[in-house]
Amino acid sequence: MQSPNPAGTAGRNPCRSFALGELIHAAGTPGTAWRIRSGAVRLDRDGSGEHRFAGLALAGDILGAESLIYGTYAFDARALGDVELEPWLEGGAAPTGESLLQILASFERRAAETLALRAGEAFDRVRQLMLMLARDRGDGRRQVLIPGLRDMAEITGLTVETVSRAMSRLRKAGQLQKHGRRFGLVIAEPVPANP
Amino acid sequence: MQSPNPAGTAGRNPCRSFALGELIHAAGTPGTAWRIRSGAVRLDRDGSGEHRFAGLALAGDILGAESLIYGTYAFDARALGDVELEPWLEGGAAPTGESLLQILASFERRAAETLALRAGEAFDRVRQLMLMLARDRGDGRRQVLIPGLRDMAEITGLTVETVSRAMSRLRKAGQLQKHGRRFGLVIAEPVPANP
DNA sequence: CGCCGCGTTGAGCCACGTCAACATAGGTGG
DNA sequence: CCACCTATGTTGACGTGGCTCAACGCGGCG
Repeated sequence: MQSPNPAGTAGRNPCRSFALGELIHAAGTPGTAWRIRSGAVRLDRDGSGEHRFAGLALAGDILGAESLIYGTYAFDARALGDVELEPWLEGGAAPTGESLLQILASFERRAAETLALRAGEAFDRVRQLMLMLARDRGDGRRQVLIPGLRDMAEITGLTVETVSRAMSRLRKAGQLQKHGRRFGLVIAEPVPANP
Repeated sequence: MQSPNPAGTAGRNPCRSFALGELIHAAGTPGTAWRIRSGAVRLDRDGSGEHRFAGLALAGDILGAESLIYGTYAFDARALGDVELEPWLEGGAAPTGESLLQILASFERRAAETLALRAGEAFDRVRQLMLMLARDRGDGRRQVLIPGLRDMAEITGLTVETVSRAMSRLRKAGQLQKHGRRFGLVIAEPVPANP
């Protein structure tokens, strides 16, 4: 059930890729930091049986920065779609202050966005999550790999049923077109109108 | 309405202190980074009229780290109680990678906690917020400076009325004793039982 | 085949949002 | 000092959005 290219330690291409639902790393296990090349990752606190959603990491974000101090990961990380990782700081060189500050700033923004997914009406929350997970194609539209409803429910703080109903509404409203079971096309604008 | 000791640039004591409700800094304005000595700070996105809760910073956290790259703050910061700040990196020296990683790790944890304040039943959310804001006294009890209901509502994603009712329940349940209008004593354990 | 996990949809209920009335504290000017 | 105002907190009544419970379809897999 692990990655098809196990850590890719063969020297040439140290990147790793994961499919929807795969565990990228577990809290408490040793490892290093990665940059997300593409895809979305769900972070969870407390690997012991019970898992509580603790954050979202998207393309460009750094995964497991805390391992650079403590040596082990603080969160479970699970792929919410097709995820590609590349090692952060390949040479083992210490990260520069500049780059770390960039990480910190982007992390602050990401945390604020994630927080926003848990306030307001259910429909808007799910819609916003879709927009966050979507990646831009050329033509102004955006493509999503739709995660499991259970994941979406835990991220938004809703129930599976409510998320399902919101997804149905999105489809009926023409804001989301499904192609196959998992793929979708987001039609709505990335940013709602500014009053 | 600003701080009584304006930035304290007099050389000797560069610390700043703020009272409940005071604006510490506004998004977009220039400034530097601070460490929170004591108190709680609320971060908001988008200073233009409308403000949306974007995060919580507590004692020990760093405020405005993003200003070290961009020169300006990315968020509004407002005191949720009596807040004392000390400058971070006094000499203007660049922060070490080690310390930045510490910040990053603690920020991840804080973000996860803040997220947890927005899921579950209203009563538990408010209770949890009280526990986060409380500072330990010697005797196992904890003391809180209770922020405005409006702040608490925006942090937890509830309404003012619901927060008020939850606070009443906390009082009736003996989990919170009020001394005066703003001060409270938290009786409950800092950590709920672990099944 | 049967089983299981997942998504969907419906029915009913309840916690929370909404609206409203009122109490209290603090501020400001007389 | 009081009169007045505003911001803030409290409580009640009521409506509703989302949770709960349940049933069912579907696809994957042994």
